[in-house]
Amino acid sequence: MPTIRLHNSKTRRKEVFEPLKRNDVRIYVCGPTVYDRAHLGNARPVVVFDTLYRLLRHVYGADHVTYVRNFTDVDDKINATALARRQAGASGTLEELIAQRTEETIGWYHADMDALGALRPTHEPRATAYIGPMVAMIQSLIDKGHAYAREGHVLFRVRSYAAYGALSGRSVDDMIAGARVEVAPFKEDPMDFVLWKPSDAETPGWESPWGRGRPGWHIECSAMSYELLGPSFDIHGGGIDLQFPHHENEIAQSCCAHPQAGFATVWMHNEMLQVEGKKMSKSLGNFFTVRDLLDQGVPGEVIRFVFLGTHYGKPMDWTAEKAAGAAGVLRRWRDLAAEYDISPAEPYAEVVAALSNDLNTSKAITFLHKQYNELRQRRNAAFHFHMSEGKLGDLSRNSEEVDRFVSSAKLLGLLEEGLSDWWLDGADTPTDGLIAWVESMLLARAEAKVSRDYAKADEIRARLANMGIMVSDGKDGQSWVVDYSNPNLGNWSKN
RNA sequence: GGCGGGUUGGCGGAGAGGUUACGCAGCGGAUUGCAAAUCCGUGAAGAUCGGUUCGAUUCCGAUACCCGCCUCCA
Repeated sequence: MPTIRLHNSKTRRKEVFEPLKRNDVRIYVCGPTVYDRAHLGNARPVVVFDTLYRLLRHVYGADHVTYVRNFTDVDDKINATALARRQAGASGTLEELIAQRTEETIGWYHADMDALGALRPTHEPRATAYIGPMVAMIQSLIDKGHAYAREGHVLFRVRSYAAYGALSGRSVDDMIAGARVEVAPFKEDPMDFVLWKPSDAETPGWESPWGRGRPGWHIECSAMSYELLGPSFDIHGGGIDLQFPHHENEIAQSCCAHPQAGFATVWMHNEMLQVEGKKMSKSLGNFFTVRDLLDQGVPGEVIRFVFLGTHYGKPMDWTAEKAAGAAGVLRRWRDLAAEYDISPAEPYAEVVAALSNDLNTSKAITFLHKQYNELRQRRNAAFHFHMSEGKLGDLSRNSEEVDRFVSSAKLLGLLEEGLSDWWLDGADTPTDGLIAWVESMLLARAEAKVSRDYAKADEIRARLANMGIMVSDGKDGQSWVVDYSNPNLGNWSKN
């Protein structure tokens, strides 16, 4: 069994990973607030921790890993959307409109993350289904003296937890000195944060010992991880921007509510995503969602490949150039794999080792590049050998190695069957009419070639290309693929 | 202002105190009527300054620049 080493944000060191229970490795990752489509930055932790999940499943067994990623479905932005819809004339109660919005967004999220080849987590709890446990945890914090109720709010008493700030390396006094936040008058201390807040008639709320209200953001993750993973578990992940205050507050809540337990042993944070060298923001005009890219024809697998090219602990830059390069590499890999009947195999030890070393995805991909080159050479040698022997296609001698190549790629979530359509001709298939027309054109071109009328042959190829039919000449004659994004494609029948 | 991350060849991006990273692009060649694809070969680096060392791109320090967090944005 390979030794997994992970960089622990809590200790700021790379440590050997030892699960608390070998037959149940437990990981929690902060999921999205479901108020809108996921933007590209949201996708990075999904891909990073999906890769970790795949590694853990490989090493400990698929049935021995529990992965929890929540949906935050109570949030003021969701409320605002629902309110706006009602004002625009939508029917239904506010609660129904909120439910509609969160349902819709969760559906989008699943579709978009599936496209990136991310496995669904073991549990995807929704915050609204865990209000009871949240209330119980808040009450427990009050009972222990770590929280206090004021004016319908419940606040966490930061000064009651000595280790507050340890994760993010800040002292409470420093934070107060640099604070730019307006301090609510009912706070005992400026750094105290909200566990529960009151709701008005326009806001969703639940009954509680402190009146009708809704939970603060941080308590959600503490309550859900406790319910699904217990008071102590192995890995807690999320974006580096969540380290403070969200994760710091989670630690304070969970460790004070369950002082005998350790909460998360390892904390992992992915660095941020940039676009063409700049932070993604609406004002810079470089803000886009995963769905935007997919709709532009950038396959999810290509997005994933670009993400995995940079170590998760480093800032990552998304560029169109990277995407184009990644698409080329993946197409070559798939071209090779397509020549064999692939069956499951043991991934390369080098790939497992690279991933085991703090998820060095870049190094794993490098190894796959090298293996690809070798496999390609062997494939060509075998191909030429068989050609010289006068028989075609028997490349089975190499298939075992190719199996390992593909299985290794799959450990990274690449070359999965469900993602394979893009590199062929998209999900669509040509209509019979189109096929017949293209075949007739190709016949005419073949005749032109035979009679050495190359000008005519080139003209036919150019006409087809203009319409999105890409023709190439090979040893076995002409072959063609359809570019469905070509706007002229529908005009073929007029020619 | 406080805390944290980064700076490697045209671009992207790793490992390792002394050995070719690797990929993409480029260039040369093969193949092809041409093109595409494919194949073979190939140049190019370590922000700046100083220190440790027989030797540093790799360790330490300083400087510069970039980025993030400190505002319920992953």
